[in-house]
Amino acid sequence: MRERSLVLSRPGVRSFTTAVDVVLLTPPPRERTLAVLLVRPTDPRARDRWVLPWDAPQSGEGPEDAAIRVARGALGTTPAALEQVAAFGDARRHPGEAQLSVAFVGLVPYGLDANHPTTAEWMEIGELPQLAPRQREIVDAAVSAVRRRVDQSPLAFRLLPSAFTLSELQAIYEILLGRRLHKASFRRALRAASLVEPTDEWRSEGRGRPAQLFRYAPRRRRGLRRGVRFDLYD
Amino acid sequence: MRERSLVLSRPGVRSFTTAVDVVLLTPPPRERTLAVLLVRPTDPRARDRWVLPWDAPQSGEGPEDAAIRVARGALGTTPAALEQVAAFGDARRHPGEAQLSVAFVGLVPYGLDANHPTTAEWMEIGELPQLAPRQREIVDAAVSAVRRRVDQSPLAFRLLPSAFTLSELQAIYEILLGRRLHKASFRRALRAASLVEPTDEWRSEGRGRPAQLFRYAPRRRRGLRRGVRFDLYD
DNA sequence: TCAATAGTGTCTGTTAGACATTATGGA
DNA sequence: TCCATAATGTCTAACAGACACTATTGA
Repeated sequence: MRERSLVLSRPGVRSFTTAVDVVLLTPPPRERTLAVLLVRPTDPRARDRWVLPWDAPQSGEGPEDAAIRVARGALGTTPAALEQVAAFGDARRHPGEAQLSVAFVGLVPYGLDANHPTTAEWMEIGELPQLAPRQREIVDAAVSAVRRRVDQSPLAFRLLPSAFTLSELQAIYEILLGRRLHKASFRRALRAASLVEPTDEWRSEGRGRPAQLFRYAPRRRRGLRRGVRFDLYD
Repeated sequence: MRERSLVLSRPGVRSFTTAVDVVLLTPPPRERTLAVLLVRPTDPRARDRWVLPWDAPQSGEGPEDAAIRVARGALGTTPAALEQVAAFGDARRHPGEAQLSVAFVGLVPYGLDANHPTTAEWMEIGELPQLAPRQREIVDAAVSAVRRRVDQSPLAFRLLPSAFTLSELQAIYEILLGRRLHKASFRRALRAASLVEPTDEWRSEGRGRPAQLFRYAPRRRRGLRRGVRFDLYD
């Protein structure tokens, strides 16, 4: 009996044309929503078409290396956090169009300017210009990925300086999660999670009572039964 | 002032050698852990090296199409659920080794045999043979992805026939989550989520009181404030 | 004094997990 | 009768969200 042909162990000679797309997100000053960095292609025929920063990987480069390079190229600096979102594939073969895109999200601290102000711009999600359908899908998936992960990893702290007020921290969480939080519950959850510790410094915003500064200082928790959870608004 | 060179808008001409790896998971009969389908390469020089079912995408095929084809090739049938895990990249270029792998998880109902019993085998996670480091990483990521998603999507129901007992459902959840659940809390959470409805049939397992059969019947919930959550064991 | 923001204490309804109990079949 | 499994009721501690209140600054 002849062995049936297997799809399983054939040498992998086919290639996707591969690109890395990077969704850079920042909490813009004085706003309550996230902003995405979009760039205008330099090709004059497509200057009204905003796209995500992207590039094809160079040889000797893994996808994450390429994403860091793309982010640095667009920002002039490395984002505070960079994580893969997913791979987005396409069966159609269009000339010049990437077949496979590996998408990354990067979080950028408060108020960092884009490297190329003439071609790149922070645009608020919710007020995005028309994008190619797949780029739109990538942005949405990136925002969802951040919202899923912000409770489980210290993403929010990377967007703040080493000392911060709890109101600033809450504002970052609200922007990342896209919803208002209840102040007392937020602080209670922070205490239960032992994520921050107070410093002996205070900061006055000009009006209102000065706020104590805290620093990120996660402690091993014996009893943390659930992740930090908080709901609804103040 | 000359415009600085941009990494942002260069045509994407470079390619990764691309593969699709598929992690097929099943709740094996009479066991409390998941099992992964591994295959032995047909290449006689590597017959002691277990690998995940995989292939390179064909032209005109998206990554998901390729994953479905690989899964059907290994199982003889389509898995009950198939979702992307992530892309796994590698900067090194080894001859014959894929640079970029898009990994998928597939869930396979209870007790389905592999298509090629001489070369493929269900092996329990936790008792896996030695795998290449990246394959190991892919398996771990696939299991984690299932555990993250099982609360948010009806994955568990796809592994059961249309009518099932609540004990069977709980067993599937326990296997997918990798931990025991509290019976009363599990049923309370099910009621709150309005995911199932009773049929008028009962099934006797031979000993003990017969169990009522239920079917998956999700209802729009006005009040479902959180996902279905349950912790600890019975 | 008021406005504005920071920070805290207490109450209440909900719920997860523990525990106990009843129900129903086979041996 | 005993055992095994199904199914449900009740209790309690923990907790999320609501609410109210005090504290501290500048105008």
